[in-house]
Amino acid sequence: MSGTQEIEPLARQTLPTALADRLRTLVLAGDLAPGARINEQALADRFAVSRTPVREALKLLAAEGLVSITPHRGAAVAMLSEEELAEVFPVMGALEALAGELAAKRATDDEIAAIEALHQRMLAHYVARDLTSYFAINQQIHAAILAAARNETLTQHANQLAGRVRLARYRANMSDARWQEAVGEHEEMLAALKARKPAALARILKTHLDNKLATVREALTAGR
Amino acid sequence: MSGTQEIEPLARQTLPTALADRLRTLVLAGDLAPGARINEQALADRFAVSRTPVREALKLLAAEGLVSITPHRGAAVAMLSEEELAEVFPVMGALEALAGELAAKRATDDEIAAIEALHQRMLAHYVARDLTSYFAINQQIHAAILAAARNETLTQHANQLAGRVRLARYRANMSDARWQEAVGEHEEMLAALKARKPAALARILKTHLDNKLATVREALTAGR
DNA sequence: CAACATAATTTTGTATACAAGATGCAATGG
DNA sequence: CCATTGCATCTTGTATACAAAATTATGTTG
Repeated sequence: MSGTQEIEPLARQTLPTALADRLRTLVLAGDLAPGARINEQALADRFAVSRTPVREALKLLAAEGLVSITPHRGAAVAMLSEEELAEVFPVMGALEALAGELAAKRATDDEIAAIEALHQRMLAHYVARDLTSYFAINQQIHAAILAAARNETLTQHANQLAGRVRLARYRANMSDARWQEAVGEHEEMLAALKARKPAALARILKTHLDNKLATVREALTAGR
Repeated sequence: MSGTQEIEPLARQTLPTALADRLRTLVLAGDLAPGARINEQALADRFAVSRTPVREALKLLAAEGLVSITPHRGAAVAMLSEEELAEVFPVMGALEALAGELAAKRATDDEIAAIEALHQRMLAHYVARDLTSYFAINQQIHAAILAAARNETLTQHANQLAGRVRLARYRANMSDARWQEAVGEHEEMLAALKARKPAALARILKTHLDNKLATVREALTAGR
């Protein structure tokens, strides 16, 4: 044995998951509009495979909540109504609060340092008013907190919800006041994390998510 | 229009979901032992269908976490390691806490009355030391709280996790002391619900789940 | 006899074919 | 001209056939 101690069978890429990845990208990039029907044969032709793996890929995305499948009527890109958004955010809040609580207990000093570095980069994007880059780092921070919580189940469920709301959040432009508030909340988060205060971090994250919902709702009602 | 105001297309049963239901029952009843491999063709023969719907059913159960699918190696009844259990319970705790918080705010008086009725029946089973019936009502109470929270997303995620741990909980016989403690927690829950104290109910539910994990862990370490 | 390499068999993955339900169009009648 | 009904077409659901990978069995060699 030449020093290999791998246990995981390296999770080879199978066709359906590869297809699901591609489709996810298409949906999140907006190439497939919410509500748009998805034709299995068309997809199969596009990727030069048969309908079988396409169907499996669609099922995967359905499990993630990115598409909705109606029997005998096929798949369509899921679109979250305001009511559904109002459902999803509190659940994300509960999960991220738990993530924060666990991360504050379990994160290594290196992980905290890495999150702080991300935080600083995000601040720079805030100052530059670069919303896209800001969002990108923002997500990385939330992902880093989840990773530091060391709970795979938690990560999976949180990511699933994040996937569902990502679309809605893309378009929801924040007001400047709200943006400032969000940055303030992130400052508090970092402080609580560095001080390793689980309860505080949990509370801040929950509030943060509540405010995010309010922001998205404002944007929705404004944009109609 | 003769007074019909149905919107939902009545969600017809399709073959894969029907199969998944059957399989779920088999797994939870213990007819399929954890870790046991599942042969697609054998299942197809057993239910007199082709492998195609069987495969879809297995994917559904995999999404629920009841079976695990390894590429090119097929499906097996999932078995939760102690580490995985230790992951799942805190997540359930966070979700049930949220459910309690929302239920305390939103439950109708009728719903609370119904939960109280369930609670009384559960007490009777406790007095009679009828663990199976106790468990059954217990689950109904948790389901009723989730229903009263009026958050479909929350219910889905909570149910998914509940499915994963159900197997483990079946065999985990409680100590008498722990059983008494659990009943006490349920008394507190009911009180908080009737008094409509969201924060209190959330806290109790979280503690309740933490204790459940401890119970299951004890049972696991004892049983080896 | 043990360990490895190799071949046979089984099992899963993908493609294709066929069946059943849903959608859309056109013809018919009011 | 509009509504309704029946038919044609398209789409999804299921079955079967074939390909690729994994498992098991077998034989060979040290």
